[in-house]
Amino acid sequence: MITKIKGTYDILPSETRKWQELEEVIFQVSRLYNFKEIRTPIFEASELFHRSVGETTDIVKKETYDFSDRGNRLVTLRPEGTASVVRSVIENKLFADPNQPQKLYYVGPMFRYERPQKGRQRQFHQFGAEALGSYSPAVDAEMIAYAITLLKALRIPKVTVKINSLGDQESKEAYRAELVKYLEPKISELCSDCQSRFQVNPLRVLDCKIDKDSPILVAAPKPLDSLSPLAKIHFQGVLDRLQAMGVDYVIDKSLVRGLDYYTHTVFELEADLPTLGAQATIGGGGRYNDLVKNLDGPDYPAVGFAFGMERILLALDSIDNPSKPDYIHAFLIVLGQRSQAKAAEVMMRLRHGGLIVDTDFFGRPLKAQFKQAQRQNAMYILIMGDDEIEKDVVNVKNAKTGVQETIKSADLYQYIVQGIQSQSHSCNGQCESCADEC
RNA sequence: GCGGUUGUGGCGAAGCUGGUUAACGCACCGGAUUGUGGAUCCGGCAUUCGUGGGUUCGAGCCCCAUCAAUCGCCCCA
Repeated sequence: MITKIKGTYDILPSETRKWQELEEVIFQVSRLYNFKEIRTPIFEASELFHRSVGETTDIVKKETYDFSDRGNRLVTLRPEGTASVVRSVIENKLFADPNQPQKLYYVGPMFRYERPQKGRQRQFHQFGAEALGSYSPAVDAEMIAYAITLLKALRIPKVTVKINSLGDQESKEAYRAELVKYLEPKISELCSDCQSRFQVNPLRVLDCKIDKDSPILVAAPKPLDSLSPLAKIHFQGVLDRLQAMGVDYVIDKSLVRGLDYYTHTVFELEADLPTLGAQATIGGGGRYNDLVKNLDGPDYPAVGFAFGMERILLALDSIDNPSKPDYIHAFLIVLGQRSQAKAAEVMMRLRHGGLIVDTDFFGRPLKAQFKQAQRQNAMYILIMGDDEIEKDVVNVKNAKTGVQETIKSADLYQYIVQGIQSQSHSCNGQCESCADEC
């Protein structure tokens, strides 16, 4: 048996419904904030990710799916969405579009070669958004509000917005040097993970889980304390707007993100829910003012975020979200060979009229067909056998009430449509057609 | 890359210190009820215990290897 590749999984028909519902909410909230969808390729030149995400990051160093195609091009399955969006913005000159800032979002699979665990697969899905073209702190706040609106729309509880600022490129570099200087003599007292972090990305030492409360880290200089005056003003501007928008947040002085391109505002969205396992962070993002320039574009600032869709879905498992029961309008029970053709004709007519109709394809006994109808949650059960064919009628049974009537073929469609409409007021919002109307 | 746990039918699972017909439940299929479902009863449904090798008179149970799943670390969404 050929099985799926490690870290991938099938989204089966029993689960696609909740994916579609999630995507639906994403589309709606994005519309509210007037973000437009962008769809970029799933693989790009390897260099794009090396230069954007950062050579030293784990994502690029050991988690990309790299290969060379038959034309010997070095390509990489995208590990995140921002790089592709930026590439596209530069290549298609969206920075020159009169519509600014460019407000874009994307939904799709990403690939990282990691050890799979709860809330982490090798092929996973992200919803992300980027607002490009403005330096204004209002855009930072807009992005966070957008993210929060989405989580509210999904009714995900216990969400915390953690926010911090790394400052502009100069503040960032100055701070880094300061931190290294501070940590250098003390690093041997920290855990082994910290010691290797110190070598690779010293900022990450700050949010070590083990030494979190160690006096060394508590007393360590924080990025926030070495912001330039302008960076300070920017950060305060973001906070003021968040407050005005009614978005609660927590300043986390140790919040540092793993991608190299962030400047100024960085934020994470955490949900404290048991179903998420060890992955409390369901989304994160920040400002990246220099990335477009670094990828050979113009001086063009941007802010973005990304959510792990699997993680959102896991979070959703913590609340009982009554998913609407699946149903069909009618199930057609066919008895006897002679009825087949006529049944097919009837079924097509109903479908052309917009009814959801299914039938038996195995010539099963009557009882089994009834069971099948019930399993499909059919509102009406239509019975067609030789008797009915002869009289040009169909026996129509209301699955709920059990009432059965003999209806002339010509009147069948009308009969069912009327029945569905009258039913929709007594179902307590149970059926989907009713829920849709409300 | 590192560590823990697990691997028996479509699913959930029993399986005693290894002893020879691999329980049980759900689902599914057929029948009782030649054309009227959801209840009941009867019957069917694993030549085999992830895979390979070893120990043994004998292995689902022990040993080794391997693969897979899963959870955690690192990192990230």
